[in-house]
Amino acid sequence: MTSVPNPPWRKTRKPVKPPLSQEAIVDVGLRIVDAEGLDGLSMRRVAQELDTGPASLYAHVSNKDELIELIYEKVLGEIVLPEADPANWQEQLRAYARQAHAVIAAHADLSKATLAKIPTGPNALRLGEYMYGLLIEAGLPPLDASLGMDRISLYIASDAFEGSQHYAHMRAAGITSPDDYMKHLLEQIGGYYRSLPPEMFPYMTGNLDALVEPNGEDRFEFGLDLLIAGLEMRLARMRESF
Amino acid sequence: MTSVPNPPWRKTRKPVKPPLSQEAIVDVGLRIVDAEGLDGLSMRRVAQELDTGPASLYAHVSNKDELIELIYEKVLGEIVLPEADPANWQEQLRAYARQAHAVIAAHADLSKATLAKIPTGPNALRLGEYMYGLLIEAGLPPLDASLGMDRISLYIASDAFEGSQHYAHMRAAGITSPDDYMKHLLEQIGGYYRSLPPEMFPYMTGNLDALVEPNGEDRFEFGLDLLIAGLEMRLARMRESF
DNA sequence: TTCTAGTGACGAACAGCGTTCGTGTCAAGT
DNA sequence: ACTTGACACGAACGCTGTTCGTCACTAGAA
Repeated sequence: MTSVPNPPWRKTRKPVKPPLSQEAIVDVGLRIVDAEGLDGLSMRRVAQELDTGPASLYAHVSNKDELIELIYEKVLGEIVLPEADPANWQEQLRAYARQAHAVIAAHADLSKATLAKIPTGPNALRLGEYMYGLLIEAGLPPLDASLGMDRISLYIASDAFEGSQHYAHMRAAGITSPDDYMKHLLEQIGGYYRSLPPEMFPYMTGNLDALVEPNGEDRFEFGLDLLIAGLEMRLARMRESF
Repeated sequence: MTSVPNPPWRKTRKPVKPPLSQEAIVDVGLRIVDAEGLDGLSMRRVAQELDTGPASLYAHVSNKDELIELIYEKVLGEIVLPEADPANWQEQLRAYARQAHAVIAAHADLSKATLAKIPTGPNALRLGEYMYGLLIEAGLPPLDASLGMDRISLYIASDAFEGSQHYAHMRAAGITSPDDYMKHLLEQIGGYYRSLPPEMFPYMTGNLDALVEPNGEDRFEFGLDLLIAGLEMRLARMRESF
């Protein structure tokens, strides 16, 4: 902008913009993901938001992958754990899953990151320890508790991701209201199913309403019910074998 | 290569290479995905393999997304459906899930494509109709059958994707043998868990073996058992309410 | 047979990406 | 006062998906 040297009576001009830091980078990154999705996140975009060049970020973050991991860890920190009460482990597990799902789903398609990596950050460990303890105290053998935790975590992340894809399609189609999108989608899919030849697809064409009726929340709850009921059955079978 | 004009006595030289077609493009695309993963698939790469430029592909495929969808549909065609036998619906469902999982997992991280889209191709419909019919004939009300089909499809795809990520990490680390990778991973994760402070993570550090012992197949089977058991319980509860 | 319309092939280019290199700048330690 | 080291960052490399304009060629009409 200006090449005039600093006047000698003002020794050094303190920089007006805050210095770069990993935290600032992660904050900006999360803001971008929230606003534009994971695909909208680029090193250049983050740098631009911080009034600098992309190369400057690499002093604080070794990778784009690492940046995404840090963003994800920060989001996991938003989850607050209900007090453990092993007598009602089913309801506790359900409450935890709902909350974790809601928090993750609130940040666009960030859930893609979990599916792609084994989470090892402090917050991921905190959540894992919680679920593991809950299932062990409920009476499940450690192996079942470990597998149950693993499967439920996968379920939460994958459903959140699937939901985010719908949201992305909605935005790509230029629709802003989720209701309008749902209506649009139902008409489109429903109409398509209706046009299928009934002799080839007797069940789908014959029971069409049940296919298109349930919304995202219904689907999530149903799957969660199945998983928890499966764990219950395992626990009951284990108990009666003694 | 050569700018010498065609000799006039050879009227027209028939092109030796086969003409471009959607099928050829999809075939090459699938081969690339198998060999290098979904990230290795690029329009340029496909064009190169077909001895042409990237622009030529767009006459047969409107999009990279459409290409991926076509590749996925082709893979789904590899799944052969067991004859329906509603009396043993649990075993049938299990067999179907295993096969679908195996087929999808055999093609690197192509499963990412399903998670990202609602499958509407002919093969996806064929599989959906099969599951829907199986669950309805088993006695489940259509809504439960619809949701069950939806959740099991999601589970198959998401587990296949998670598995493919491990495979990708393995290849990125330069390890070729899955056994070596497993050993490497177990040492790394196990060592990390062991180093955690026991007062903060009593359950994980206290029941460490159960965390790292099960392999990918164990995990898939466990989750599948949970889902099927959940459906069984639903069916039983429905029957006793009459 | 000659002209024309249309289709597929494709080189070149655009705008964007993650990442690295080398240089510059500034503050702390000796 | 001088050196050292950490951070900042402009420029560039090689890659991406996609579009534009041009070219060759084939099929049908005149």
